[in-house]
Amino acid sequence: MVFRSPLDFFSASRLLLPHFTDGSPVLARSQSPDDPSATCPPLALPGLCFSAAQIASVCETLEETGDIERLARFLWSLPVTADGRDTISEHESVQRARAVVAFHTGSFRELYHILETHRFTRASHAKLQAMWLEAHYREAEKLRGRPLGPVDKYRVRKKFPLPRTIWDGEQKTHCFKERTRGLLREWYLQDPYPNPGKKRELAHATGLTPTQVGNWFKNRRQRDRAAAAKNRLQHHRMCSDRARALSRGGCSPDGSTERADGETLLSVTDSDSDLDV
DNA sequence: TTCCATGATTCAAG
DNA sequence: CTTGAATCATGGAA
Repeated sequence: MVFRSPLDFFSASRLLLPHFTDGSPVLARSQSPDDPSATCPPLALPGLCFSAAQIASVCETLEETGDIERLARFLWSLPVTADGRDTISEHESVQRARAVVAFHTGSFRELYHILETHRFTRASHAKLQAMWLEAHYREAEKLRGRPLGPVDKYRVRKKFPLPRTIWDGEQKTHCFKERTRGLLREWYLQDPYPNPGKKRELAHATGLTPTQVGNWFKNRRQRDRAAAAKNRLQHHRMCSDRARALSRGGCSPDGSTERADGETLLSVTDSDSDLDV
């Protein structure tokens, strides 16, 4: 029997699942010459034979389509060995599928165990990391009885660091190097809206990506505006206080106040006030 | 614990 | 695509 797609295979296996109860491999055969797992013990189904690679393919497809119900039923139908160390279970796609199902059914203990005891390739890391974190968030949320804020989540992440099986250990840097920041500030004072060419040039000079440079300028502008707005507010309050004290008049009747505030827009905020140009 | 500085992300507008 | 605004993430200081 030839399957046009993993789903065809799955449909067929689904039909036959009721007859499949003992889970002991009976047939051994793989019809695909380029199948790397051709020598692996296949899944036994009456009249059918599936290689571990085919089973993995079904897992991947069902996972992609998001049909977790069917994925769960399919996994349930697979033969189980005492230690779970058979060639089918060893397949990354199968373990990932088990993790996905455990996550969706809220079986977080099982999810953690799967993630901690199998080494996953980099391609799976993002998704598995997200599940690991989300599961811990939900548990913490349930425990506290209220939604978690960013800081709560941060603490959860600290308490339950990602297992190395789903994380390559690479850290994200929190701050750019001082030399880099100095260059960015310098250029920012010249031009807070660099064109793409300038951004690339600056990226090259700092060793950052153009996106990081863009982010930095965007944040810088946003924070300068916020600081300017805050200053304006403070100034306003100061003026009205003084006005009250003098029980007459306002500040800068000539209108120079607004101009002065406008000037602060391009000045660099507190933390950046160091003159390292 | 809380606050703060700072890089990243999301989202809507243009 | 870029932008501003809001928000999240994160490490360190208070």
